[in-house]
Amino acid sequence: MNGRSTSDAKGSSLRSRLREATGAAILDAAEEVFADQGLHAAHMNDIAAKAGVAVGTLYNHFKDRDALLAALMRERRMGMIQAIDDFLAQPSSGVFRDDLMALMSSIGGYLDLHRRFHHILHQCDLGTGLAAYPVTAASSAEMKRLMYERLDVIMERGVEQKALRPELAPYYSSILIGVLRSARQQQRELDTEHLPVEEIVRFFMEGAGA
Amino acid sequence: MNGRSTSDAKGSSLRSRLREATGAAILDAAEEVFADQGLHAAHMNDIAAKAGVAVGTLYNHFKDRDALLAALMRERRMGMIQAIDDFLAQPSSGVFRDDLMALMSSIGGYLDLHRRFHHILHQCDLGTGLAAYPVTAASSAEMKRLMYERLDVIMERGVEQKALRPELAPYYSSILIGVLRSARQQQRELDTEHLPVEEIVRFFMEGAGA
Amino acid sequence: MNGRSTSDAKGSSLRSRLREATGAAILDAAEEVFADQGLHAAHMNDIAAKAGVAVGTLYNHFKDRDALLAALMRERRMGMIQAIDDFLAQPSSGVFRDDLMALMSSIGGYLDLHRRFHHILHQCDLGTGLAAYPVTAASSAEMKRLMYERLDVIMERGVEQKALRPELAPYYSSILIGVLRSARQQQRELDTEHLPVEEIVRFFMEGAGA
Amino acid sequence: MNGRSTSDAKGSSLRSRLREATGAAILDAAEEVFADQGLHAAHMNDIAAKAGVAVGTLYNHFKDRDALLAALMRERRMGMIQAIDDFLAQPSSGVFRDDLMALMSSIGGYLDLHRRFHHILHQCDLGTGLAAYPVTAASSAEMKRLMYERLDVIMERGVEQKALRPELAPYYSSILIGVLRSARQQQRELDTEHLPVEEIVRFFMEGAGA
DNA sequence: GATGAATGAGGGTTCATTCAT
DNA sequence: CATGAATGAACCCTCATTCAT
Repeated sequence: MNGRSTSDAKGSSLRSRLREATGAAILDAAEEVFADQGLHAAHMNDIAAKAGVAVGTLYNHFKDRDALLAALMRERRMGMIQAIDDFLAQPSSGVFRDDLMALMSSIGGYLDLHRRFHHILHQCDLGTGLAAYPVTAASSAEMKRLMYERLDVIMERGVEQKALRPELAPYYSSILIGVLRSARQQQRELDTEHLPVEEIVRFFMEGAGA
Repeated sequence: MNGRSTSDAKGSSLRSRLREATGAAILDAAEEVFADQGLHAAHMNDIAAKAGVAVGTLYNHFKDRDALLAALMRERRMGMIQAIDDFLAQPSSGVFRDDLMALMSSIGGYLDLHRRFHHILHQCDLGTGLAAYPVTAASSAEMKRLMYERLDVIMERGVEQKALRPELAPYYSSILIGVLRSARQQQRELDTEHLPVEEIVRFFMEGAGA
Repeated sequence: MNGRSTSDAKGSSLRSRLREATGAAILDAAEEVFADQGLHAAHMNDIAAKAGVAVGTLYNHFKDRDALLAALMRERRMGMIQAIDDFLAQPSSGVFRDDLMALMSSIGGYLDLHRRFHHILHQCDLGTGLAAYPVTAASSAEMKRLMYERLDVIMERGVEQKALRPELAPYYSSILIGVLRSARQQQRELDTEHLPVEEIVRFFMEGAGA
Repeated sequence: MNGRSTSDAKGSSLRSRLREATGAAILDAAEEVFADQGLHAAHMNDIAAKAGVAVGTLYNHFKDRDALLAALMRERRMGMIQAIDDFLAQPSSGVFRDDLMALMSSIGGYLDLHRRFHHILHQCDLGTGLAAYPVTAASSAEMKRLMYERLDVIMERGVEQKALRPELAPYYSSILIGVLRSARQQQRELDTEHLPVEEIVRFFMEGAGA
């Protein structure tokens, strides 16, 4: 029995590590169930079962279903934003197109790691029907704002470098994401192994015209 | 059941017209409620109330909620497909870009008339979460196939005319829709009055590059 | 309109009569279950079962458990207040003690008809623990006020008539109810058939002293 | 659990004092929470938090929620009975009314010290709803019996001394408590500083009549 | 003993669907 | 056929209780 700090820190750290592990397991399970069953049909019981815990445990970690979903989306979106920030932290190649290529690979890599999340993301982006999940809706809007802020910076840079035409400037971020999403979805349906990122960037820069 | 129901042309046609009118009113109400409340939060009671009928009446016209949604989506998607077919029925201008412009206006016009439907469309396209609505899911997939068939024909024509590069050919339909969707969504958020269709077509053909 | 025309009126009135009957059955069942199981342990399932309806039906008639309880208490308290009002509507005998006797018989009669309600009443009067039932709490306070208003009028009349000493005037209503309650409770425990109302009034007027 | 340990004096006594202190802290916390939140809405977590211990500790001291509540009520009721016993141990003044006055002050004093307890007491006295708490119910009934035994002795003494009329003899204890309760409740609502005990005793002996 | 995260039975509530009128 | 009250399975959430540390 020496100082409290030792025994506290030790015990507490063990407990808190266990706690964190449980929390992460819940988020993983939630991601899977939300993606597989859909935003609405994902049931707390299923999430608990998949996480290997009891229902009550979900509520020890998250206030309610809404908070769990919001936490999940926040966690995953933060990862995506981090991917963009990592990209931004790197020195620009000076060539906008190469930068864009790097960005797309970065984002694409993150999405590949979290395909399920990507599924949910669209449903949340839709907004409609999120009225029932106010926390998720608010958090979702905030996260989206943070992401578009960053993308807009990149696009503005492209315009300044005269690499991008200015006409559709306010739409570029949104369109880029839309193209990426469509291409990924189409790829899934075509069952193609590899997403032709290079071609997509080329499309974004040069269009489909011959 | 009784003598009246035997098929004499006039009565039956009156009846069937009334029936159709009620059915259409229900579909309209459903469109509104599904769009406003979201795929899941749209309740049969609300739809009935908005349609000005009793809940039971919904079930006289549609087997269940799923069938109602499927019918709604089919009806509206058919309209969209019809818009494409109308476009296809017209003689080509010979210039792919002009044709594309006409197509986009045509689709855009339909979507403008059915903005609510457009909202629901995205949720259904997501597919995820439709597990709970098997009929809608099946119908949705079928309709989507029909639409992409047509778009693919158009895109192939572009490739044949050497107006489009062939590399991303299988993605063009999907990307075009994605770009259109993103632009419309962004427009809604920017509160811009007018969607710059011309610029979007230019983007599709020439890309964003300067 | 006398009696004959009416398939509409009859149908509609039949429905609404059925509805009312169901509502009353629910209130009766609720009274029984709330009284037998206690304010908290009364479960919606039990109430539905006792009323011979499905749970959902409870919610067709009352927004939630709180609203059901509040409606029950309001209904029954109103009956009690009505009993007092009926008493007040009668001409005074001129002798306060006789009036009091009549009042006690009146209230006692109502309570005899609704013994179960009397049980619940105490729990609601307690107030404590009603935090969970805001509607009931508010309604309860209001009803109580209405009842004490009337009793206070009667007691003031007694003071004016110099039939009652003024010292404890603000307490009389409350004490009268308290004495009645205690006596009834004690009677229940002693398993005495008859509550000696006359003796109780005598006690109230002359005290226990020899 | 509450049995006395026969083990070595020193450690055991220290331990047992700590144990008792914790137990008392828990009871105090329980009293507060039960009174503030109500019999049902008082949660073990809240009690633990207020007592400054973990939930598990509650269960080291009391078998379950019911036992905790029963112990609390027993402890406090015992104090009240003790107050009556103290009164009984004193020599009678010979004048019943003065004795009653002393008794009321004694009980009133105890209740003033434990106002929260008084709140809970009413809920428990109600009996109804205690079906869920069998131990508390049993203990409550027993305690009540003990208290009424004593009060009945006092009242009988009054009858024997011909200070009280015999007619309502079996009701006196109950009525006395009822009057006290009502008066205290009314006082709380009137926000009066001081409860007119003297007037209440006068009411009990002489009634309200002029 | 003390701790507090995990447990899971149980309760309130919802809402698509039915069916007697 | 239209009606709308009744139905009840299914869901979210609570919280007393347990038990590994």
